[in-house]
Amino acid sequence: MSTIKDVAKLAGVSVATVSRVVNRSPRTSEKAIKAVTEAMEALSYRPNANARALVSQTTQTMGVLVGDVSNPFFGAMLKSIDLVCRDQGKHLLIGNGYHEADSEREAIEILINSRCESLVIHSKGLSDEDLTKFCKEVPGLVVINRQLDEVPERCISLDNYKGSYLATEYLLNQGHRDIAYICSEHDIEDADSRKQGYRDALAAHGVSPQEHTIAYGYPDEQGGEKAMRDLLSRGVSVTAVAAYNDYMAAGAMACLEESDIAVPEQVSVIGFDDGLISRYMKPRLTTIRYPIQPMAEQAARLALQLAQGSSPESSPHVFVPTLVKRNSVKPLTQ
Amino acid sequence: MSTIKDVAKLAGVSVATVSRVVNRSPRTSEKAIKAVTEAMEALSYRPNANARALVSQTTQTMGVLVGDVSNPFFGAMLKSIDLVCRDQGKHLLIGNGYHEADSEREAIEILINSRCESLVIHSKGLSDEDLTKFCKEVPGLVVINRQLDEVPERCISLDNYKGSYLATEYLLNQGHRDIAYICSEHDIEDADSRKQGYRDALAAHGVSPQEHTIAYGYPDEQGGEKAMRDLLSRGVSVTAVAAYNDYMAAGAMACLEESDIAVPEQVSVIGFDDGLISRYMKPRLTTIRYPIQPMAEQAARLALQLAQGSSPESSPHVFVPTLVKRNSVKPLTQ
DNA sequence: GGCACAAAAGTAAACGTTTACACAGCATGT
DNA sequence: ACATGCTGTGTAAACGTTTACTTTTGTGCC
Repeated sequence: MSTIKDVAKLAGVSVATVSRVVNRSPRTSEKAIKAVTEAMEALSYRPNANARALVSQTTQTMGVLVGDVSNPFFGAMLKSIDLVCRDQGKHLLIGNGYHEADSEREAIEILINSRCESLVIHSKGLSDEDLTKFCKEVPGLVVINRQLDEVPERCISLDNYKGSYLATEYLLNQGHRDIAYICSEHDIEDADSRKQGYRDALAAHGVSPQEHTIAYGYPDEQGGEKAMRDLLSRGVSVTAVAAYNDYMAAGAMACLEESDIAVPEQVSVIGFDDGLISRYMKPRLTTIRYPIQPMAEQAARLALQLAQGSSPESSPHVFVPTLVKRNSVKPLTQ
Repeated sequence: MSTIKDVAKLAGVSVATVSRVVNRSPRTSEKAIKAVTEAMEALSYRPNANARALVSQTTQTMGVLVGDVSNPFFGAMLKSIDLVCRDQGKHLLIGNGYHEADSEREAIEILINSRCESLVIHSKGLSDEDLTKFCKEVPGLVVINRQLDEVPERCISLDNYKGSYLATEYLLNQGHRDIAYICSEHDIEDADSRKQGYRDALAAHGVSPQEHTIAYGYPDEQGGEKAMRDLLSRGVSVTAVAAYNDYMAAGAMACLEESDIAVPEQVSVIGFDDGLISRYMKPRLTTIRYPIQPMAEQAARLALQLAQGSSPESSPHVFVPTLVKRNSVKPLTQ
């Protein structure tokens, strides 16, 4: 692969001139531009981004850590981020953490070593302490989907508690009283908050939450199916189910269908996230909208501002979820 | 951000020694290791990947161009690639092309400039000529989802023709004769091949394909809905529909549902891709499986082998699609 | 023609690493 | 006492750019 020196030699000029032509410096003659352009073409010269980054001390790159690119939730997040980056002439280095502490740490370190000046981090595995340390180390780092008490101005998060409260309250307002909750078995903050939102909404409406109406599973379709089966086999009688996320809701619905229990006629189901699949399920899933796109956009902007040292415009850091009414919940009639 | 020199000074050794400790060279004393490790810790030193890449002439990075990260199809592709990369200690630089020639070219150039030694490219916008040129320029570049006549050994692709032939043949075998086709309006090879597969299957079964049973739309749900509406308004009587992809099939089903036409009782529908949503639709979508995961895995391996100059193991470059029977197709009875 | 000044081009240092080579210290064998 | 070999460390060049500074070239004016 040819270098700037090769181009300079072929064009009969110095490397400085080549550099100036490449970077469209105004101090260059037509003649030089022509000679250099032709030489670059002939050698198919590609300026080495690493060398450039080294000397100019900037990479124009945003690093992003996601859980798993194959999950459409992260796909939507990445797209929002990419849109603001492309608008600002930045590009993206992406790491997968697979929700596992060591992978996440390693991925973040790669992003830092690559000198991404801005970072958007979605971590479920690392501790608050670790994340806070990273925040303090790199100024352009923003955490999405987590709330760190020490550095709230670096976090973009969702009020999970409220979302779950909303979901449960909606079921209550539809007349339901026997409401089960399908929870993620992961020991992370958002799972806790969502469960607590469910409990508190119940309590606020005079229904005392009971432990045996809560079932656990891995936060995917299989996990939802398993949790629903658990619930059914415990013999708890239930007219509605709230789930940790849409996938678990889909699993629960599959399980109910297998057991010849009609949704929503016999049992109502409500999800969480409003992900891609919620629109394609039948009945279409009533759920809680997780506004990941505006959140990701905001996180990206914030990271960019922090990275360039400009004081970030004040804007919401905690987003509020909203109810999306579709067809999987029915009022309780009797 | 501190450099290797800072660490060397604090540890009271030379930069060479620091480098050797960082890279776990065997020629280092316990004493040096300890001093350097402590200094690194104290300064929270991060080796600059750009400087490293520059001198060592390798970045350990694979570049990937996808159409749009938010599409689960590309999510699945990226995940497969990431899995083989992480296994080989490489990481990923990702570009979005949004199916647009200029964006694709720009994204590929960024990947090359960043000195990714291996590349997996999914392009719909660029011409065969452009792609072939890129292939010749960088040895570790592999094109997925396209067939380039000049460099077939660099392409991993699917037999689209066969897939569509298979789909249509299945409908024919179920007794259908009036079969419409919903086609992508994009002027790209795979759309053509799929349409031709449909036509040829029809012809092979003595049904002469007619232009007015083919409708066009953007390859998403709205496009499918529009195409189906076109078909209906043309008054063509049809008992089955084959679609360019699952999203268009979903759109078609939505349109049929609105028109009180039962799927699959009155009209059968078959998709293409076997994407995430096909499993969640009701009736669950009969479709053609696009084995993107093994394809992406293979592409990544091939790119890695080509990049390191080892002769690539011979393995399939053209994958064959298969039929996935679910519930959206019914035999024609009468 | 000579001069001042502007424009264009060149020279070389710097960015943060790796690594070939050189060298010091030390144990070993004669 | 001295050559030998081994271990650990240091020195300095190299990677491919950008850019401050310097030098050359060109232009207009008296």
